[in-house]
Amino acid sequence: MNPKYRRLKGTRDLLLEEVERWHWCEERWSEVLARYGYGEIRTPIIESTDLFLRSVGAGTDIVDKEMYTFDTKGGESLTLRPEMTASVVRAYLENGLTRQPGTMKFWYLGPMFRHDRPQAGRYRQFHQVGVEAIGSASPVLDAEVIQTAMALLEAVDADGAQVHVNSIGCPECRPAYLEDLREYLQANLAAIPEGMRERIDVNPLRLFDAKDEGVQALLASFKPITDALCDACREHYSVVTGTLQDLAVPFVEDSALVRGLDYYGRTTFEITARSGRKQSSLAGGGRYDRLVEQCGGPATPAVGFSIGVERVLLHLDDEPVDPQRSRQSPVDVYVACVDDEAARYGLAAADRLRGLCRVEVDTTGRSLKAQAKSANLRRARLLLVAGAEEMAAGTIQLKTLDTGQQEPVPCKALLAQVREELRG
RNA sequence: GUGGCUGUAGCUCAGUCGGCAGAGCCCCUGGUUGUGGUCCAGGUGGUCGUGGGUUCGAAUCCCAUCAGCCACCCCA
Repeated sequence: MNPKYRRLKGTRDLLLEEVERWHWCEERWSEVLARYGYGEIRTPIIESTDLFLRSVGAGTDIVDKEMYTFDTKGGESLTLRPEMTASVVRAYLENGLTRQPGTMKFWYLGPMFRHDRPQAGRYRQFHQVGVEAIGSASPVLDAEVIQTAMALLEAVDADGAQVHVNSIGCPECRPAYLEDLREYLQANLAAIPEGMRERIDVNPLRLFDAKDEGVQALLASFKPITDALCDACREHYSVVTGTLQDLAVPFVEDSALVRGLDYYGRTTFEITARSGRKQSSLAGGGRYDRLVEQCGGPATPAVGFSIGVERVLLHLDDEPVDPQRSRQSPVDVYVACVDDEAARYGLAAADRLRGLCRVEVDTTGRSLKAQAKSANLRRARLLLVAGAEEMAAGTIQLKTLDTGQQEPVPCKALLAQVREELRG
């Protein structure tokens, strides 16, 4: 087929069995998040473009080339959210939560949009489950947040995940380090591919992300940022790692770990899948103590992360599914009807059962052979058959599909009979 | 934005040297008056991604284009 309309590049249709898989994950995640003290938040998927420009930051790939941005008729610039933190901070302020006591802990799950080139585990509309904990500067919270991320992965059996942590300092200590780093890079310009040289001025830390071997080697022989932290940041970082040890959360320190977003400071972390190549980055997060203030609120420390749902699903061992059955939703009782009049009768019978179980009434008027075949495909345990004889007698045929036994049942006794059959 | 691979039936895929468009599964009908899963027989279903070119003749060769997948960049 050559359909007239196709889905947009980088988007997906999830049907039946795959949606079931998502539900399975979502149920586990909401349970875990509640246990860690988080409440759910849902915000619009469109926001003012300015929100992302100022929070995520110009000079990041997200803002520079990946946002779905459009103008309204009124000339306002809107953007489909590329990430969630900015929206949560916006909602936190807009809903007047700054004077709530304690730490506000939100979790979310929803679609994000980035205009990337799609590939395995990467889509233009993708989904993130994540948290934002607003109101505490404690490094102990950083550790708890990292543990929460790991708990979410474990809840859906995503084994073998590896935590990487780092500290990228604060406005007190980072500028000096960046200056030293720039100087070093300028002195070794030859080792840096042309396309990456821009980053030296804009954000030299991002060169740590480069996979280019020359650049890697160059940076490996430069002092790690963790050696350049101020006393406060050093102490913060040390409590984060110490608390992770208390919690028996395994981690590796990775001074090359830099998040691509502007608002992070101090703790940054990433969780990668150890198995396979593919898209190994499952989750990313960190502390953002200045963002709330930057968005017009009072100075309020915060920390959070997000997990890529499609990434996680990609790394789960998914059992192969029957391609035919995965296109038919399961049902307990299938009602075959010889014609429309019988369907009307069958629907009345189904009505008695729907408080008990899943019932499908076949209204297609196909042969009973075809209808019974569908019952099998839908994994029904019971088949009801309605036709002229049954209507005249006030009964309906009830067939148990795994034994093949069949008998007419008075409609009044149907519910009790079906309940009995399904129990067995 | 850059590169590689792939586009044939609803699905998974064959298609030789350029010579009538194929298989399996699914679906439909019959074998079984109104009954599934197994079996048998028959049947429906195709702009061969799209557009051009070469040729007596193109699914096959050439060019362009679109789409999908994968990788890079970057990220989740």
